[in-house]
Amino acid sequence: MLERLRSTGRTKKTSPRPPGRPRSESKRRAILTAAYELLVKVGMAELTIDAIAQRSKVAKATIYRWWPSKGLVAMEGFLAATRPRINYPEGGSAIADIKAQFMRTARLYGGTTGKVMAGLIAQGHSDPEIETALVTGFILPRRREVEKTLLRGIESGELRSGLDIDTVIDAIYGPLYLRLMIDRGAFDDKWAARVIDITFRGIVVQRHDGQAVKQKRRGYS
Amino acid sequence: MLERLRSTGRTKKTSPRPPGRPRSESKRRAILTAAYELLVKVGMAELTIDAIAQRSKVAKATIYRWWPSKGLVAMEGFLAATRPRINYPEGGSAIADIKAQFMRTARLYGGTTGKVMAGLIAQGHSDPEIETALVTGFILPRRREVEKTLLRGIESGELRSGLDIDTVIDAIYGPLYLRLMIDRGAFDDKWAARVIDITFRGIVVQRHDGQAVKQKRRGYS
Amino acid sequence: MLERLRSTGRTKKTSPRPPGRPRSESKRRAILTAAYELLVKVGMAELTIDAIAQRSKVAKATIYRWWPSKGLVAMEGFLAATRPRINYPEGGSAIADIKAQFMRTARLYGGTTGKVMAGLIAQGHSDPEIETALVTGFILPRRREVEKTLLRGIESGELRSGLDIDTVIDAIYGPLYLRLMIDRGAFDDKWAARVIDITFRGIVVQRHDGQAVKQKRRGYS
Amino acid sequence: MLERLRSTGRTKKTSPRPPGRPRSESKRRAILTAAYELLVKVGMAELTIDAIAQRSKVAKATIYRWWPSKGLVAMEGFLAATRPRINYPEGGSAIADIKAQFMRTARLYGGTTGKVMAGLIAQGHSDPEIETALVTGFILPRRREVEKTLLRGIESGELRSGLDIDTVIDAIYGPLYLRLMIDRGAFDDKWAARVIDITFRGIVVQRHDGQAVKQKRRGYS
DNA sequence: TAGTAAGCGAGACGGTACGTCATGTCTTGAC
DNA sequence: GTCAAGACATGACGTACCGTCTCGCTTACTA
Repeated sequence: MLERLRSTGRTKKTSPRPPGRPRSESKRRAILTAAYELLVKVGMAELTIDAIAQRSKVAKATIYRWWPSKGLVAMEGFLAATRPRINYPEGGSAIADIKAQFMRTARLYGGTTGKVMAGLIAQGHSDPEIETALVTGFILPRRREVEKTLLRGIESGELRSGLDIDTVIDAIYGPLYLRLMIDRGAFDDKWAARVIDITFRGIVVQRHDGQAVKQKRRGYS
Repeated sequence: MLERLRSTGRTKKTSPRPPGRPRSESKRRAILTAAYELLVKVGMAELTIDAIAQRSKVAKATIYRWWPSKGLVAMEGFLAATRPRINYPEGGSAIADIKAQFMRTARLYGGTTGKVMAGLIAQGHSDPEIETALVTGFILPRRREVEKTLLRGIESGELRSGLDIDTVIDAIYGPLYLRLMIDRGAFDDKWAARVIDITFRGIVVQRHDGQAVKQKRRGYS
Repeated sequence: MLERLRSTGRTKKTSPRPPGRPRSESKRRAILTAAYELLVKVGMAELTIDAIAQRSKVAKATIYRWWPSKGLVAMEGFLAATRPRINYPEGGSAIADIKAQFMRTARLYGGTTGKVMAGLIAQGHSDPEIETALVTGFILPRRREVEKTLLRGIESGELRSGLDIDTVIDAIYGPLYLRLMIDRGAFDDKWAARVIDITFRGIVVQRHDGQAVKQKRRGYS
Repeated sequence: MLERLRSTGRTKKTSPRPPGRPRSESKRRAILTAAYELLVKVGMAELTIDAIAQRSKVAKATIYRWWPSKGLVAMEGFLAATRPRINYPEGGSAIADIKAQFMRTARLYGGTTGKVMAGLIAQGHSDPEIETALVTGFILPRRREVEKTLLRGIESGELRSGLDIDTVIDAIYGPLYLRLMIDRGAFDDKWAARVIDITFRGIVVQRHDGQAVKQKRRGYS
């Protein structure tokens, strides 16, 4: 979707490139850089196309020629600036890796990236294209990474079988988004450790046979 | 904060009301109602003060006299329209109650209220006052309810001792906010049941002695 | 017209005073004083009822109860402050008196009074009531004075007979209003003297028989 | 000043026009026409930028881009609509020409143009820019015309020598402005004839030696 | 090496909402 | 019945940003 904009549009083996002056790569980068810098500086809500144009020394029309809305410029600027940093190293234990991934993410979201992302999520709520871009460009790739680790954990017997992977990811990372969007005390490592502990072990006291301790009623099914 | 506006402002036992024409209660309600209706109809992002004024047949200046920003009008309209519906019935088992609370909330957030709330949270990101209002007026009161139930569960031995209540709440409700803000498939009862199951029992296979099964490394501490 | 507003409104010989709290004379004066002070300070165009109310420590409604528009308050404030100063002393020669009257008026209009009056005239253009009030309350009384002197001049033979008094007054004082309204160099005594000289003697060279010198055509009739 | 806006701004013989989309001449005219029509219809005091924008089908911002205040739009609209009609034909006798000019002006001011102009003068009192524009764009050019005729009259011996031209113009046209601004009976040809007669011949009875008839005192110097 | 088609800077433009301001009316309780 | 206090409807203000447009200049491949 974003790629479409940069595609050369060649079909089959026709002319290797379209006629006319080619798009200026330097302008493209200048725009994205300016967008990201402004995003960090003033936040998504205060971001304006005019400001991006001014800062990148580019005509407003040039921006509109390539991006349909300010949200998507910002999005792409964010992705361009952030993508390089993504890489989940794999250790041996799945459980340890899951925790490590979570802790790393929590730390990441605690900084500038988190603030910017919260802004993008917020904006995404009123602009489906941003949401889509954010999900496909940022959220999903990371979920795929986590997914791999989770599957490994299940195969190795570390994790309970029969878990729905998507739900597990929601369960692990949900608390992070709660804190990210509703700022109730910045999340720190201690908080993150407590959260992941709960997701790992649950909050219910387990009997030796693996059943939860019950009270009065039949349980919580 | 919001209450200040409606306070009678009397100091000591002097005159029971301030001089001048009293604020019109009917206008106040008309504004809040209009704000909420528009919130439901067009969403926070498309909401305008002009539209609220027009729909409530009130002068724009009257709105600005009482609320500093459109977000706070919307906020108060939302709270006024939503508050009546809040009540968490208590059953016997804490675990069952926690689950019931969660399921109810999930269902609530799946509907109109959820959409509106997502909009408010989004707006709150660019307007701290909205965030504060939302947290103090909506989020915190509900957390208090949940807290009570959780404490009961700990006392009764149903829940693990040594849990940080705030973190537990984050762990339980976080996934809800994740799905609310990043719309990846509407959440239904099945999803909610799976989530709460994870929060209750964790994802890690427990040994009979209550320790997690370990692989290779020392664990996930 | 203005008097109507201040009349006690009693008809016949009924109760010597109307029921209810009598109008506060001090408020009336406070309002007029404040109006005039503000008139001098900020000018007619910047004058606001709110400011008058604030300065005179009176409720806005009180002003509206007694005056129909801000222009008329200002008008009356102006008249109240200015009227005392009007008095045209009479000397012996009508011609000398006319000139003296003109010079005095020119000097008066050159100061604060002139500025304020220009503002009132300007405002009067969009509010007929102000114009009426200004004419009947200020302009006409002075014209009456001048009229008397002019008539004396005609009777004494100093002035040409057959003059239309009103037109003469226009001729004498017109230049003053031109300079007052279209500020092209403040008018000073020298200018005023030159003007009155022209009005007295005309600009056309007179033949000994009193006829104008003619060129080519039949004249200027 | 007004011209600046329409200037091509070219320096030396470089590029004949500045970069960017050129200003739309049709919009400019539409605005000025609308402004003038509204000026005639509702008067200066009731004129609003909103109305001009609506009538000319132009965005409000476009008006503000080119004119700093509603007064100056109106001014320029007035000048644009009026200028074509200005032309003072010259006859033979200076005296006859002066009278003809005066009569024509009186007739002009008695109609729509007069009403509009009175409004502009009134507005000019609270907005120096309007006054300046009016004076330089309308008043002064006409004074120049009259000046020429007056000088001719002096040279030909029809008019007294030693007259200050500016003052003479004030003396001739002053009465017109008096009646224009303080509406005391519309001025008609008869009134105008009487006024110009006074300005020509004066009001004082002239002795055969050219001295005024004196009474009692030494005169009116 | 010249043509040509698209990229691009500059900035005008229509539109919509903003938040403010002054007007004149009203509603209340105190005097 | 007057008055202070102040809420209220109305409607224009001038600003800001959006997204579109119209120019003329620039660029770089292609014939």
